Amino acid sequence: MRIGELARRTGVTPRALRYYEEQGLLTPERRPSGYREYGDRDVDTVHGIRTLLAAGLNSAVIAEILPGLPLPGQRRPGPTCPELLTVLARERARITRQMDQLEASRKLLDAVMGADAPSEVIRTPQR
Amino acid sequence: MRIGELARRTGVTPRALRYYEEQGLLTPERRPSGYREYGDRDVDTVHGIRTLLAAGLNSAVIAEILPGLPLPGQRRPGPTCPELLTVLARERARITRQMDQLEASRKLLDAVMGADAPSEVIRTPQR
DNA sequence: CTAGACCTTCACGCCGACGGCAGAGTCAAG
DNA sequence: CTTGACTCTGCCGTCGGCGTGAAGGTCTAG
Repeated sequence: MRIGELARRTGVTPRALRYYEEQGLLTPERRPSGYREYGDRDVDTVHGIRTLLAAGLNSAVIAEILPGLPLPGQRRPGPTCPELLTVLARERARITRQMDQLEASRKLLDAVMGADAPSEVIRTPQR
Repeated sequence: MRIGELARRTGVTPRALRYYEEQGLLTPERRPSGYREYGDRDVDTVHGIRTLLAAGLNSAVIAEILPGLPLPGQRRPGPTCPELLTVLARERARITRQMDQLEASRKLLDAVMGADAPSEVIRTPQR
């Protein structure tokens, strides 16, 4: 499929898809005309990219871990590189911290919304 | 206290504290010399600001909800304005969505790390 | 009185994930 | 063969939360 259809099927703009390619996240074929030609699995890949981006991973990190992306119905070996494992673990920890932050923030909002009893200021280990 | 001490006590740079004032999040007194003079409660306020910033709220929104910030040992009435409640609810929903995103992303990372069984690509309702 | 730590106000720089536009080529239908 | 939808490659713009000087006042210990 061409870039427009992939855009429709993923809800991602063509501009963003070209950007992902520029960052090495997608490597579509090229027609003689220069048009990009995507495969069906790219739909899943794009969804994976978006999920990871939404979690605050930058494109460089995503590019590293994308080869290990579990695509449906595909058996894969464990993670290849040990330093990749380090990156993965670090990002995982970051995500967990971020979730704690979010929970603290939500509690704070709840306290502002239903302010009846005086509550302690939520103090997160800021970094 | 002056800006340096507040910076030390909060772990936030003076530059950031001035920025918060510029955004209307802090309104310290001024000495005749022009030096900013902060109160003890500003320490808690700054922690609140950081918690909310870390959750993705922008300074404009924080400025709106800061007056309702529950400071320790202070009894407060319910939320003042109905449109403020709308903002709060929207941000709260955003945070919850974000937490779901993070969980999905973490699962994806786990799948990449311990890739033994073929797993479905996590598909989050991207927006 | 002086040094050095601290403070002030500009004002430009940065980063990352795109948006938007220009100018030109491509493709399929009628 | 034309038309209109689609695509290409540049390249500059944006936004938010600061970082980083620069050029100059202030404060306090010795």
